[in-house]
Amino acid sequence: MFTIATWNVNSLRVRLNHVLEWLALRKPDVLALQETKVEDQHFPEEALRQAGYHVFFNGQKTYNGVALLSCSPLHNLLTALPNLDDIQRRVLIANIGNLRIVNVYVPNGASPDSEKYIYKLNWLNKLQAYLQQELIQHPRLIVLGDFNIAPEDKDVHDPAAWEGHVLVSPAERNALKGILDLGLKDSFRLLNTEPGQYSWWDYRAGAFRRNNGLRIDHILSSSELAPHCVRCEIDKEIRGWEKPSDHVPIIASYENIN
DNA sequence: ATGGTTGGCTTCCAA
Repeated sequence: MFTIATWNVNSLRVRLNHVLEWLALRKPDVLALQETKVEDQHFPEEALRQAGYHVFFNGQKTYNGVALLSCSPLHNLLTALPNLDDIQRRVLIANIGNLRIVNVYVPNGASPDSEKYIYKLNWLNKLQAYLQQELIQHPRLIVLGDFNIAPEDKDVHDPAAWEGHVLVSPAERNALKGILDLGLKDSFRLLNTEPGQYSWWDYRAGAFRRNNGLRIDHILSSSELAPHCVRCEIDKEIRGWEKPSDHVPIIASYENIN
């Protein structure tokens, strides 16, 4: 069994103990982190190595930042989409075993009338183009991370209140659909059909207590891998830990892929 | 209820 997870930690330095505790609890083979918000020279490499993980990271000051933790070595590393000139550190790509792993922190988009929204849609367009090429060479592909898009109304606690907002707008959903249409499957939805399953809750207004959340973090499995995905779970209880990230981990398990 | 909270190196911005 191979297990892989994604988690937007909203500052790795603040959340390091949560990450170490969670790794000890769930023992995933791979963990993809987003919003590490730490420059590479300050990355807590040693603590994660001692926990048994190879580390690969791509950070910047204050914003963004991604990392890959893996029990087995990482190879053929990339720290950006090759088709997008972007100073923001949002991507890590690696081979792990016979898999190709793409860790993404998709731009938030701020609001549909903003420059950041245009940047988000362009970013997603470039990601789709890259993945289309990547699937030719690497049919055993997993794309995971914070997509900042709720695919359907059932992934939103109050679709009427959210209509037209960033994270749920038709253009964003269409951009995600373009990526899914490459043959990448939403692993959570392969195995769970119920609404009300979220991966992010706003820190404000008691959102978690009211389960006012969105499902915006995803693990996409290529057509070749999807039939092997036997579990995909949202680790909701972590949101109840002391000083939690606003996102929780999603963990997927695959069998017979060696 | 256009509110509210968290993280960063800030005197506000991003989420």
